[in-house]
Amino acid sequence: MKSDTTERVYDIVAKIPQGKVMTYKAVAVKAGRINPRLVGVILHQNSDPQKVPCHRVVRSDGKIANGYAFGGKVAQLTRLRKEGVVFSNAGTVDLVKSSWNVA
DNA sequence: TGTGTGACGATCG
DNA sequence: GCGATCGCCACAC
Repeated sequence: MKSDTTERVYDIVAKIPQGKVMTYKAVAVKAGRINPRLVGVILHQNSDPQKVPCHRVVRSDGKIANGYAFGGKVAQLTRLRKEGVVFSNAGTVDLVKSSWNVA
């Protein structure tokens, strides 16, 4: 039962290019002014993990999601860094340089 | 159909 | 400045 809101969330996240990350808040707002929580829930229930790089979605603090650690937050951090994402500190994404804004 | 949950954010203390 | 609690809406059971 994919509502328009959920579908929009997937579309937004799927449009995040490599080397860039997006905050839950930003996605929530662009998805239709929903709550950032819903983004986490929706991504958790995502039906297309291949099209929805949840690891590119971080918290407003730039930190990696808590429950998504599919192998450890460090693993996500390493994967993101490999894509070109810049980090301010270990486990923290530099949103100033890697924040992505939907065109 | 209704209740509970949930990968966060913001505000209160 | 840090910790804890509330709120928000969609999805699963």
